[in-house]
Amino acid sequence: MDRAEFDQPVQTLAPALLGALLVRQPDQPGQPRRIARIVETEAYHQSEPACHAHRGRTRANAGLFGPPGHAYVYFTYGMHFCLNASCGDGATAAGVLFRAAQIIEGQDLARQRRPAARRNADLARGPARLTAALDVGQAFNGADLCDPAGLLHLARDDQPHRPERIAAGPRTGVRLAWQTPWRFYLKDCAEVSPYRRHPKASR
DNA sequence: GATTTGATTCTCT
DNA sequence: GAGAATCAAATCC
Repeated sequence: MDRAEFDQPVQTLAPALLGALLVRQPDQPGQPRRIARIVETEAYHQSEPACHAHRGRTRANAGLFGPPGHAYVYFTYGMHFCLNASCGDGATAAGVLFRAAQIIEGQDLARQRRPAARRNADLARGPARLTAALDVGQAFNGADLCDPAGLLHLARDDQPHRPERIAAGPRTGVRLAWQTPWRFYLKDCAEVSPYRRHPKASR
């Protein structure tokens, strides 16, 4: 995918990435390629309190400050990784969280990585499930998602979704600014994760 | 230095 | 619907 696409406001980029393909190249001989079609995203921006970079740049969140089109991978709840794509001007922190996807190639390998998944739709139905299915860990933090030669990159689908299938709503599981409708997903998609309000969400 | 919390998932009820 | 698993980073004292 062209890096210029990442040079737009995060709330515009997040819905634009729906239907895009996340391509995971094999890192061992004989391993198949895995492709995930993005069906759910969330936008985060430095200006709002739900963003990891809201309180300024740290070593952990440096990936959100660009350059655009790179991976920001963070570790949470003691056991899970989540994958973002950085965007913006490189000075302001912003990113798109990949929350769910359809595995359209390499399902067998994804199943090995997600033994708990009962259905194919559960393989990447959730941000940490997605990274597990594709073997994306901290090592991918900072990876260039616009480089087709890399282990992980974004590509455009030949047959993109129709625009009217996009829906928006509040972001899942965030405590602060949870009402900001920056979660985008494809309607009627079995792979979209269920909405859960944070137990301590205020207001 | 100690404590709290989280952009979660799984299992059991 | 509730509770556990599990740890890095942020926050507090």
